[in-house]
Formats: sequence, structure tokens, C-alpha cells
Amino acid sequence: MLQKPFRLRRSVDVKRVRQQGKGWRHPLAILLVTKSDQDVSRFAFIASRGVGKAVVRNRARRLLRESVRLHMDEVMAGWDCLFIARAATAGASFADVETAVLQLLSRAHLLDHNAPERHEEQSNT
RNA sequence: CAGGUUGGCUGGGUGAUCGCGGCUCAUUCCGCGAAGCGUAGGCCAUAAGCCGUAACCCGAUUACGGAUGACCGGUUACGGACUACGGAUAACGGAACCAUGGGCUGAGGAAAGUCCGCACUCCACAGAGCACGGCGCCGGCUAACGGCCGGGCGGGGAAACCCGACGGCAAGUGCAACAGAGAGGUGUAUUGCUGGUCAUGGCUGCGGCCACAACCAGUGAGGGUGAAACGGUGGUGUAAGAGACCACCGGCGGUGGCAGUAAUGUCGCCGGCCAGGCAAACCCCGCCGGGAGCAAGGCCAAGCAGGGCAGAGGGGCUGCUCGUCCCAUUGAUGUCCGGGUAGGCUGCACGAGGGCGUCAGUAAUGGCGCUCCCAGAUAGAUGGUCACCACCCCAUUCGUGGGGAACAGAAUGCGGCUUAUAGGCUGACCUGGAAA
RNA sequence: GCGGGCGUGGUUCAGUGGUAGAACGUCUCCUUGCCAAGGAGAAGGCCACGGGUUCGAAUCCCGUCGCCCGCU
Repeated sequence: MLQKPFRLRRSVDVKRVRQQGKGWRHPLAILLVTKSDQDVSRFAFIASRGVGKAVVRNRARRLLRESVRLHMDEVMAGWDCLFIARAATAGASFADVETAVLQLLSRAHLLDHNAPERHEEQSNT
């Protein structure tokens, strides 16, 4: 779980994103996005029963969530994002899921390239 | 040593780093603010404080000094309790639950399937009968169970051991394709065997013998069909045969003794000779079952708007009948149109609880003592990355390198069952071989 | 959480104890110069899976798997 302000918690919000959101597809995940009136961007992660059993669904959601968490400060504010796991998500490695998430976010033009590159800072320390 | 049977335990570890949920503490703000402190006020006196002083005591020696100072007289400072005010703190309560920091803690043996059983909660206290559903050898355990333990019986296995929906088909009804003479009651004949009637042919030593058609009668032994054909073996009997009769055996019904709480076992006696199979066919017998479910239920917040038509009945807790209760002509209820909500808290984590010991019991289990506190999410936490060690597989120049690591994720809780499961540890038993 | 149903040739479905069928599709042949339509014929099933009851199971019972639906 992300920290509370960054979670998309109410079912009405999720429904709104599902119905009105613009979508981008990747073999490992689907991203739906709508503009919100919030100061921050909020995220939700969905794995349907088609993805697998409970263990597999948990695994898929955790991988997606962790990928988003590590790059959250690069994402522009004020968007509601809905990540939907696919059948291959749980079987993939974390690195693959991470690149897939970054690809989806950049295709949705949500990455703020002026933000500090946390990744490099981490590897330097 | 090899093969097998069966029970129990476990379900990777350590560290670094970036994160998440819960509880808790501190930091922030607010409320209420005790004792104590300060100020003011009067009150208390039987005061141990102060003043005076007799006596006693000590030193000096007849004068006094010192200390303690009773009684008595006086006094009011300290004191005592009280009242009012003052500013503060602890504790408590609340807000915020946002941020930061600290501490503790965070998936399973099946959390799974939802197949049973309970707790808990609500319902118009749920009564009777029928229906319906479940269970089904006996005894025990349990809150309860379709569970567990022990025992019996039947089946499998060489054995350890395993498996069994294991009440009733001489209460009734029903079912059995094909094949077969006949498939459910007293019934069956175009095979066979036997006798009779009337012929025919062959042989003849004239007494008969053999073969065979038709009809009538007896028979169910032999052959044959089938999953299954109305007991088995031996004899008596007969024209041929048959439980027709007899002996033994098996099975059945009744009855009695002994062992056992019982299921049952065992030993007799009597009967009739057989009364078949299927109740996971209807059913009968015995026992059990009110219904719904934590989205139960309780509290709070927010929001809205009613109207048309039908209408005297409607309503349960599957169904029906009776009974009972609730709502309803102040319009219940049904239906159509329209409007509002999709939040929070609680239930919700101390329990039929875990561990250890001990006692009772063959055991399941129970009693007692000590000890521990052990997830509570809500678009749903328990995760990501890296390193090392242990495990398995492959390669190996024996240094190491590469890969793999099961089944599976709490959602009110608990007791079972069932199903999935890589590997590891360990107890007991059986059979065979070898050695001593 | 509670409850119900389904699984049969490639597809849609019958069959409710006695040797598994229909329609469409597929294939072969006929018809046509060729195709369609039409006609004749054929192939194709361990009845989802594993046990049990029964002489015998697609059917009855138990368990497993998958799919679908309803209520709250």
C-alpha cells in the first residue's frame, strides 16, 4: 500500500476512471488515467480473477505498486491512475514490470522530466 | 541391508537497504484542573510557642547562676483546620489523526474447497401434525457433528496393516435388457431321460433286441443360456427321477445356557427343508433438524419529494393444514413513474485459546497447577532489491560456475472433514536375506 | 456469506438403469462445363475427471475440476 493520500480509495473514483479514463496497453499491464482536482496523483491497482488465484493476484499487484512507488516523485500531480494487471504480470521479473510501468507512464505523458532522477542518486550512494 | 506398512513434527535461515498495515508513546492544540504553593479573611485554644514563676535537679555554698520549665496567669506570632482568590503542574478527557521520531507486532498447515457441526446476532419466542432433508453395527468422547477413540462383523493382503452409507427385501409396491424351456412365486418343455398308445424298418437262435416318427403322460437329475435358475455331499427310493425320505454340512426362523454394558461370539434344543438379488429403487423403522446469516446486528452522519393506479386484506421462519402473533379502511400491501444514498464507528480479536507439567482413562478426552497474549486489512497491509549460508539438479580443470526451490494468502471466530503439497527430520511395526 | 444449475461427436442439444442418437458442420460419390442447392453414403464419443453401489452406470451415490446464474 502506498501512503494514504496517494491511494485511490473510493469505489466511485475507480468507477469514474474505468469509464472515462484514457487507456494505454502493455503486455504486462494496462494503464487508465483521468484528470482529477486533487493536488497529488492517486493510484489504484487491480487484478481480476482472470489473472490467477489469490497468491498470483497479490504478487501482480505488489510488483506494480512497488514499481510505481519507486518513481512516484517523477509523476506529474493531479491525475488518477488505474493499473490493471494482466495474466503475465505475476510471472515477470520486477525489472520487467518496472520498465513496463515506466513505459506506460511516459506514453501517457505523465512523467515529469524536470524531477530529480532518484534512481541515479540511489545508485551513487 | 533390502522391500513394505503406519504415526508425529517441520514447511528455509541470517544480514543490509528502500517501503506498508495495526497498536502504543512523545512532539502540537483545547478542556477540566487535585494535592501542594502564594495572598487575604475570620475561627480555634484544653496550646507543647513566648513572657512571668513555685518546686525538683546540677554547680557554687546560704546568696545566686544555669538548664528543664509542671500547675497557674497572660499573650498571640508560628501552628491547626476552614473559606475566598491567584497563577501553575501532574493526572484525566478530547481534538488532530496530518507530519516526524521511538518501541512492539504482522499469513497457513492447509489461511483453500465451503462438505458438515457449533458459538454469536437478529426475526412476528418459533406450538402441533404432515411433508421435506440429513444420519444409520455397538459403546464411549465432545459445545456439537456426517468428527474422533475403542470394540464387533464383513472384505483384501503372506504379514504389519488397510478398506467398508455396515438397520429392514419371511410390511408392502416395483425392477431384471440380451440370451434362455423357464427371471418370481408354485410357474416352465420344439434338447435329454422314462413309461404308455399305435405304427415303421433292421437283425433273429422266434424268447426278443436295436433304431426311429407321431401323440399322451411323468420328470427337473444330465446338457445348454445367463450376472443370477430355488441348497451341497452321500445314500434310500423309483419306470426315470426329485428334500419324496434319511444322515452330515451350510443357511434360515424360533427358543434357551454361557461370555460381554452392548454390537456380537459360542454351545444346545425345536421347526420346516430353503422362504433368491437390488432399498447409493419407492419405501418402512429409529434418531436429528424453526429460519436467516457478520453484507447478521447496533450506533452515528449525510441526503431526498412525492405522485398515479389497483386495493381489503397483507404478512413467517422453503411447502401444506391448524394454532398463534404483527400490520391494516387514520389506506396495509402490490405495482408503475419520479427522487435520495453508496460514508464512518462498532460487532472484531482473552478464546470450547496456546505451551509445559501432573493426575484419571487402553484411547479419544477430561480435571488440576504454572505460564503466555499471539494479524485485524477494507480497491484490501505482511512487499521490492542485494549478499552470504544450508538444500536439490547440471557442468567441472575439484578452485568453482550456472540453474532451481512445492501447495498456496487471513476477512466474525472455533471444532472437524475433504482436496493440493518440493523437500527434510523422527517414532513404531511387518516380511525376506546376511552375520553374531 | 448463502443458494441453484450445467459439463454427451467440431458446434447446438436429446437421451433419467440395459450395446449412445438428432440437426448443422466435415469427408467421399452422384448431378453440373464449374459453383451453390439437391440426392446417396461414411467417418467422428474411455458421455469433464477419480472412486463406489449394481449382473450392468451418460443415468444412482461420494469426492475433484471447470463454467454459468441468482440472493444479500
